[in-house]
Amino acid sequence: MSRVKTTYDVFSAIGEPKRRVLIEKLVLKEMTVNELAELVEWPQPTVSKHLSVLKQVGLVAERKEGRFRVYSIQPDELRPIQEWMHQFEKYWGSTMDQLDTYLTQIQAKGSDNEH
Amino acid sequence: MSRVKTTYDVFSAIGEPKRRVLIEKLVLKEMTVNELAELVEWPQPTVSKHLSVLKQVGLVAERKEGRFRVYSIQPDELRPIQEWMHQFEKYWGSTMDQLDTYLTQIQAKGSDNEH
DNA sequence: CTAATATATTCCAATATGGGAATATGTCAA
DNA sequence: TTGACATATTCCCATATTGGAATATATTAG
Repeated sequence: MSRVKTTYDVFSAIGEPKRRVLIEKLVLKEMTVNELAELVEWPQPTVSKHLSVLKQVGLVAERKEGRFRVYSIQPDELRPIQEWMHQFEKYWGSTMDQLDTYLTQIQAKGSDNEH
Repeated sequence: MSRVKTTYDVFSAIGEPKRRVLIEKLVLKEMTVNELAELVEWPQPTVSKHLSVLKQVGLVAERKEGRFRVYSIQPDELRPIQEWMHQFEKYWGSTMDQLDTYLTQIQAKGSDNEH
């Protein structure tokens, strides 16, 4: 057998660095294929091919808009990764990050979860 | 060119499902190659090869103990993934998970972070 | 030293990939 | 309809990977 397909998994799909770059861009704002291609400075077919993989695993959605195709991120599909990472949290003390989100959380929700 | 090497990255390394399984086992307890092989029921060379990749990206450490080699997880190396995931947190409301860790955190640390 | 055990390495074949270049497809505008 | 633009697809090649089988290496026990 050979390596697992890149479309096997969200994990496999983001194994490719370029695909992570595309995701990082799409998190900021949904974009057209050519907008992406110009932004990252890769040939358009390269972008299209990588987007195709991301689409297949559900990490991005495609919306037709005239002759354009607008790609947007589908954050829920990254949940499996977040959940997988969960098993390591016990090793990481309370970090700045966690403290940070905690603080913004209680700010947002009020202090009704104090007991 | 071809696909990026599996040892290029932590991301690439965990793109392979079997390597994630090994990691999941080693999180529970450090283990010998044969212990792992029996646990997951794969041939020993398969386990050794995958461990080799994980070792190269630093995700596991190897300790010689007599004629055994004990493998253990190196959680810090997974930080890049956690940090990469951070950019999506804005999409996920405060989940049960986050609330959970928050609660166990303050239980562990006392309530000295209340102001 | 020798046998036995634990683990790594090598060789092989099948396979999927990613880049580049060229081209096909689709859609709007005039 | 025709041309221009946006995007996808195909073809080809070089490459790395995975599993399996066999074998090599290392270390301990006797």
